[in-house]
Amino acid sequence: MSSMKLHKTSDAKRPRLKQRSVEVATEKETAPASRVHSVYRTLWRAIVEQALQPGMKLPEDTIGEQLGVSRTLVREALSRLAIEGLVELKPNRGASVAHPTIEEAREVFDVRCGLERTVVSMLAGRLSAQQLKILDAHVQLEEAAQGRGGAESIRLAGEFHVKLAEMTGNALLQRYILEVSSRCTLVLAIYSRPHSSECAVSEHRQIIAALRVGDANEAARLMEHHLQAVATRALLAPRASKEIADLLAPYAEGEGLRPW
Amino acid sequence: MSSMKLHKTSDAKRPRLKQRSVEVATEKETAPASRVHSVYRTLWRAIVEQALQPGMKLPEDTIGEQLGVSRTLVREALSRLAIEGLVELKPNRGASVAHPTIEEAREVFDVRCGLERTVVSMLAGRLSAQQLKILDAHVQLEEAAQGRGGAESIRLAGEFHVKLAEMTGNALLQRYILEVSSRCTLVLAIYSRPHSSECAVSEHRQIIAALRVGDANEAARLMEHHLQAVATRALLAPRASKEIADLLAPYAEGEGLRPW
DNA sequence: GCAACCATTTTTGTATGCAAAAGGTAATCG
DNA sequence: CGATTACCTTTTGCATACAAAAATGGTTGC
Repeated sequence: MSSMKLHKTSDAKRPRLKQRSVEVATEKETAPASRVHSVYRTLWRAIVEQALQPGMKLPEDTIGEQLGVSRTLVREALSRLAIEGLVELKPNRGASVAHPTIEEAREVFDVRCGLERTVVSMLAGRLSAQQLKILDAHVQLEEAAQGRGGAESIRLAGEFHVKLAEMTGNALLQRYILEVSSRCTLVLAIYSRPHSSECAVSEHRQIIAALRVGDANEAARLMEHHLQAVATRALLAPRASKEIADLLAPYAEGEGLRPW
Repeated sequence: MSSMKLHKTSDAKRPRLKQRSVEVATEKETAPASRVHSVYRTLWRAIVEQALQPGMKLPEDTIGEQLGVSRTLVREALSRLAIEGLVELKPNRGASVAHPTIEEAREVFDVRCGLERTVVSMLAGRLSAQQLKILDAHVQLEEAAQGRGGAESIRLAGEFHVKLAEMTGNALLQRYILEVSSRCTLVLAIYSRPHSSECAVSEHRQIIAALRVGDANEAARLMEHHLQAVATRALLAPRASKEIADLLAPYAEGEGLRPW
């Protein structure tokens, strides 16, 4: 595991000017573009895209310096990420990127199953032609990404489910699906072996087909099967363990240290 | 609606001593008893138990003074409550107790249905004798509370579902159920007419019965039916509206003002 | 060489200070 | 008399300050 740590840029300590709500003209979004939210968003992406790997320490002031904000804001962002399960926050010992155990992973998958079931049963037979086109296009993207690195594939696969959730128009459902799917990303980053999510694309196609014809039961069945498959391929694959003990064992053996 | 506001206690301004982690001996819980968490918990209870009513303003420094902590901590607690949907947080305009619209209420109910379905399908046929006893006891409590105020009944009804979720052992599912059920409390506080949740007790009993004999499908069906019933009784009850317009209409009519 | 102890440095938890924004009130103009 | 503006107050958003806790590193004793 990466027990690495972010390191301070040593140019540090230029006195920070107090800016507030600079309201950049290019920002036309209605969304909350507060500074905390930017910090949150930045860290979120860095974690989900695996630039920050599970287990990495996340010191408040380092991040603050990096992003040009004070620890106050970083702290708030980190505490939100901790609620969402992407960051682990130990009292008096700071934050690090979450490193879910197999048991936690199982929990997330179980909840996800139920949520995704809700999504497809809301969507079956109610998707517009345009929405179906968007989904088809997305799957094509996934197909194209198959060749390239696993990270890209994992991200796109997750986004497929988020897109489905968005189409329900239910904000809470969106938030929950986003949460479980980003946590799944972490899980896959830790436990999945390379190429393990490749075959998922065809399953996505099948789900779209069932939604198109309005067969809610079939869609739910397919979705459940799909998630079970992903979970099995990734989690239960015996060789997939990246637990520190298992990784160290062969090295320890080579050096005459005890591998038990 | 209550456009009231918390008011400062005018004794204010005793200089705050800087205490940290006083570690009260009576606190044996393993849970995070940090000060932010205490503030969060306090506000959470006050909202769910309807001491703070939907729409009420929640100024940071007032709360801070009341609880003996700085605005920093209050702020963090409020932002967490906002994520959970119990507090509405408008940029530069502060926090107030959330006042869900009918549409939001519908969303929460829909998601809740799916989550509760997951709960019962995980639990069916797997409850120990002791767990069943706990549930029976709880329903008896609910029954006893029927006579007294609606607030007590609503709280107990919510706790029944939370208890079920706890029995799954799935921490994420617990969190989600707690979240949707506390939001539902808010919704019921706003929209339900008195006594609307009374008949729910027998439905709880039926659900327990189905779980006991291990009939997952029947339990899921009953749960769905139960939630639909609650939603209908509360939300769709035409006279139940407590929207400001509807409340004002009769008065306006009497004063010769336009009630449209 | 290894464990225990103390000094030093880093990092967290929390309060406070200050500027921007919102809200309120009084004065001004139509 | 109603709308507008100028001024003041309150409240938010954010940075910073400072003490407690943990991590680090070096020293001593064994």
